[in-house]
Amino acid sequence: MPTPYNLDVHDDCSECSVRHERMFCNLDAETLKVLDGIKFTGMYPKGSMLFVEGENPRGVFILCSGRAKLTTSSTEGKTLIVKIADAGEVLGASSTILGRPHEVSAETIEPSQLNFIKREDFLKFLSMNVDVCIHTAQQLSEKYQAAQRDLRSLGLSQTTSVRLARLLLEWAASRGEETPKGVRISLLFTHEEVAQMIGTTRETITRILSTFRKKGLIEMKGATLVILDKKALETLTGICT
Amino acid sequence: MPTPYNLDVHDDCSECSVRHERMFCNLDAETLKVLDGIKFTGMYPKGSMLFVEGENPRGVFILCSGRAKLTTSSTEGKTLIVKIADAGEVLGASSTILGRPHEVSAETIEPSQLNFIKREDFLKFLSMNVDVCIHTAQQLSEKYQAAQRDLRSLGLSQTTSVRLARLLLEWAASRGEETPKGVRISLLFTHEEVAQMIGTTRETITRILSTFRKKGLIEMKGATLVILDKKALETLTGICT
DNA sequence: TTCGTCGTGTGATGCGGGTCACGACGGACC
DNA sequence: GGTCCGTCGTGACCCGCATCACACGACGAA
Repeated sequence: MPTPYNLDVHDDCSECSVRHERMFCNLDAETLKVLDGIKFTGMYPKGSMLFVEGENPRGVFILCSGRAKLTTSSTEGKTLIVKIADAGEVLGASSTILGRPHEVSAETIEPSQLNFIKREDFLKFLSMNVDVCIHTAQQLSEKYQAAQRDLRSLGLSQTTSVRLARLLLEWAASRGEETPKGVRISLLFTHEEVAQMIGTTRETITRILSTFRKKGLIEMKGATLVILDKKALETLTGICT
Repeated sequence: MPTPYNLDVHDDCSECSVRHERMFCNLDAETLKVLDGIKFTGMYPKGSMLFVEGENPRGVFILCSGRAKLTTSSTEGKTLIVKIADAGEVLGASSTILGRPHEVSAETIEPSQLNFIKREDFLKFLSMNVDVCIHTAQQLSEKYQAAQRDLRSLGLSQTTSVRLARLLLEWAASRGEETPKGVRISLLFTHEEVAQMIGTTRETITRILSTFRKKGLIEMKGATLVILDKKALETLTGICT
């Protein structure tokens, strides 16, 4: 059945087919019912701002389907993409728990279904049920570790090429397709956005991709990119950890 | 009474005088008793490695007194200091919760008292008591937000001077002393360590501090540093957020 | 068609800061 | 005293990449 954004809307969490793969939503029937009671389900078009850096948290968003980008910006207008959130993630949890302003902004980059839970309801929900609380702690742990990896990558890797190589390999691992020639991934972002992910400029991305192509490491055609020489990219990054 | 490291050892958490200021340990009497039952208290000299990057988590450490640095290193031996942990913080929680290898190493930089809790005991402790779980979630949220701030600082601020200025201001805010001339802070770290905190080299730190001094922004005498012109430093960092 | 606009490719230029190299100072230890 | 070692200070060099500037193709709107 067609919906405003051509996506299935799940009104009932217990009927959510992908729930079990997801850390936060994977709860027992009874708890899910409570969740259903306090959540507000909504479909959001691409480009919706869920919350903005510096704003006081109104509550948390659960990303049921679609994707969102978490960004932070400097006064001069430079933007850093901190993370691309996939379905199943909880957004704004840390700020909501602490009652402190958001450190990042969140914006959908695809039409997305989101469940919103008001701050008081969320905090009550947490304190009511240990399971929920543990799932939240797990979510937070994951985000924290991911942030540490990014810090590491930003702070330690000397050159930008290394960071780009790392990013490509990450993508290849998470959503790459094996082909006889190598792993194929579809570039879902513009060079500008890629630049913002690893803290550099658009031109540099273009240039580095060119050199990768010239060296025979990758192949590009439109929005698809094939990693021809994965080994070489890996040695570039310094391999370990 | 003198102890091996000239510090008071608190064997009993319920007698801990600073407990109330601390997020994790601030629990009711009954829960504290359980905590007392599963914890292993120990005094650690300066330089003790609590855990190492890549190692599988054995459990969590609660830093009762003293300080520890969390670091991550590249293959070429370059080190990044991710965080300086103060008394009251829980170390290794995220890895322990997820059961994944540590992303960072932890090393005491002062003689410290630590409570160790084995992984199974910690997980049981979490699932037994919502309060514990919520405190843990708060700790994780704090760490996550701090990591995001660092990411922001590393990824967005163009020059190293800015990052150093930011670090100095941070120190001034957290443990600076007001004096008629300006805020005085004691440099507890070598230039080398400061460099590792903001992802640069020792020489650069020396140089930037020199230029700050020449510009009349700061004054240095041995290990103490006085911020003469806080405003100027702030405008340097770009002020906002 | 002819404009915009947006994403991409590339050249020229200049500066920040990483790297190496060496000297000075101070504390620990004999 | 002298010798080591860890930390700090500085100069010289040079490469990476940010910045600016412009050209080209694709696509949508008028």
